[in-house]
Amino acid sequence: MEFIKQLGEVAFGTRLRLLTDRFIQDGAKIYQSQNIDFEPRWFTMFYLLSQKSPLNITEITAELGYTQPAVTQIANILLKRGLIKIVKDKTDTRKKLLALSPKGLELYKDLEPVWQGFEDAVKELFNSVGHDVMYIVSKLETALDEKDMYHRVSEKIKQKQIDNVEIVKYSAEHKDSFRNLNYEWLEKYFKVEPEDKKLLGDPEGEIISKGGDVIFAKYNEEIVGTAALIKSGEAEYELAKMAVTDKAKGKQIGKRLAEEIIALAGKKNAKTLYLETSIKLGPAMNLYKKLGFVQTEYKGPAKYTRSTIRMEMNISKSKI
Amino acid sequence: MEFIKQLGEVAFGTRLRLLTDRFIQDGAKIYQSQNIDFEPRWFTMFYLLSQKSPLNITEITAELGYTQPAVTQIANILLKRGLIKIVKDKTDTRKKLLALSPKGLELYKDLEPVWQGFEDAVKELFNSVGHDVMYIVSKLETALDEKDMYHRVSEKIKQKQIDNVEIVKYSAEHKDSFRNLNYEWLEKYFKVEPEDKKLLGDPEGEIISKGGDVIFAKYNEEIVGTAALIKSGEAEYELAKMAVTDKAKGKQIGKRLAEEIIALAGKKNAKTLYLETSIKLGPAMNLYKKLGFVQTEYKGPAKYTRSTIRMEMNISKSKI
DNA sequence: TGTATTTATATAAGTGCTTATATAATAAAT
DNA sequence: ATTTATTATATAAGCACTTATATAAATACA
Repeated sequence: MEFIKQLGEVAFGTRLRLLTDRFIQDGAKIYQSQNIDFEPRWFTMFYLLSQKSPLNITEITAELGYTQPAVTQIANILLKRGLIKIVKDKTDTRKKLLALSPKGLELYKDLEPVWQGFEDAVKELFNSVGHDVMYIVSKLETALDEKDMYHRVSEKIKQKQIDNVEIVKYSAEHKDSFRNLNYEWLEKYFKVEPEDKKLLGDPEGEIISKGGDVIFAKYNEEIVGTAALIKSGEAEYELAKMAVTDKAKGKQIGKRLAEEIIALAGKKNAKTLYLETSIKLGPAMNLYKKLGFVQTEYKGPAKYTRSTIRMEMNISKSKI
Repeated sequence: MEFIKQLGEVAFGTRLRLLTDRFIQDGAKIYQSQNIDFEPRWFTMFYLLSQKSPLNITEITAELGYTQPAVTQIANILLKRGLIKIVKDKTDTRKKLLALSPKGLELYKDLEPVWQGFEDAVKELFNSVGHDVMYIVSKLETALDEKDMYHRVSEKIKQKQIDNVEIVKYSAEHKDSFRNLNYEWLEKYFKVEPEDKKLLGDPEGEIISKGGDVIFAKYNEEIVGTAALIKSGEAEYELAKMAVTDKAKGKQIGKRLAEEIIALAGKKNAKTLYLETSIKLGPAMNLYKKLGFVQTEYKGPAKYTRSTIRMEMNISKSKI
């Protein structure tokens, strides 16, 4: 048990399970020592029926947080023991209305002081702990009702992944990644055109030496995305060749790359940054819009046959 | 679930179980969504072996709070999946030393960010609750280590039973109880002597009208004990005919009756109160000693053949 | 008014533990 | 050195749930 304690929050579920077992198991021993033929797992149902009856299986299921087969099973045990009885529902013959039997009511008298003792003991325990444990448990329940552990953990993992994405400058060793990442999506959605071949085959000669730049996104020591800034005029640049590999989707890598390209354009004193894209690439267009690009008319012929939309942003305005 | 919440402390075990389930079940969903072939219940063992290995089944059992068969079962699953491997122990061939396999170590890399995410999420959850839940859980564990629920509840139930014992004055309707309760123990340990027959047959004539008194202990509307104060001299009384039925043992009824008799003797301005008992009745003698009786010489012949000890107390001293 | 859908319960099979007990190796005792 | 006790693990059976599915009655719908 020492190891579990050391683990802290990661093993909270395990620890909670062990604590629960201590409560439930001791419950059985208490009934035994009081010579009462009763089991802890019958408690909720038996007590419910003592307070409110008759109730059918479905109603009991709703109140107790067990599944319906579990309720049916416990009900059958209590029936066999003669502690509850069936009251037939006149209007709906499917319903199995349950209530305490005379024998059950008799047992109830013996059970009450035990439950009272349990309640007193738990209260004393909480008192000695010095915190309102019941209240804390309800707060935990409410918090989990609002957002369950699955969503909480998923968010944390995703955030961590996003934080782990690193944007790196162009270096010769990543030249192939620039080509491959772009070929991947071009071949999937469109086709590789002569202009693509030229740029992707020689980024140093065709982009960087002409005043542009190429950047990469690195995740777990692997290049998973890329984008290029291409000089197209005096103070005009193009955001192009942005590609993120499928298996790294969902880490906001496209956004990070685009933001970095915008920043680079700013550093190069660009006035306008434009891009060509296709109406077919919905998510990409949404991203561009969010970043401040607006759709514009084509000034000349499109560079690629796939281009259907031209977008542009004013750099001097968006960057300080 | 609403009903369980209303119940408060009585249903704390149930509520804890439901909370535990939420943690464990969401755990499974998280591994699934991250495409990791791993189950929550493997966690503690797998993690333990990642930190400390090789370990044998017994060592793992000691650390995890599971039973040995459970550890064996989980180990077999992990072995079948190739996530752990057996390292033979040279000195003791019974021992099955376990350690992560290369495949396990590989998986560990994928698992770590998930666990980190879980830990972060739990910490955030506790933060939102505004209490150091981990600390409260350890305090609960420590408190239960010191005294488990079984003992806590047993004590509460016993105290409640003691509180429910009521001492009542003599009334004619309880005359038979006086006789029966005394016959019960006399016949069990000794035999009914002529003096017993006289007193038990006519308490009103033989005890009360002669300046003495008879009292009863009532539990759940039933007479379960009795005792008599018998006048034996000017300011001298005898505590006698104390009897508690077997099924009501352990509720400190003897003590309550004796205390009441001492108080009655005080009211009657007794100077000394004595009693005759037998060395065979150990628990009774301990009680008398605790109440302030001290062993004395017989002043005359013993009243009963069973009497082997005479005890006495000075009333004026012990009562104000 | 039949037919599809929904609701209420039952049943089957599986899971993840438990307790009880078996088996085999080692250590202790005579 | 042999018997006896202890320790380490395995196996069997059971328990208290679960999920998945079947069955039958009631309701909705067209």
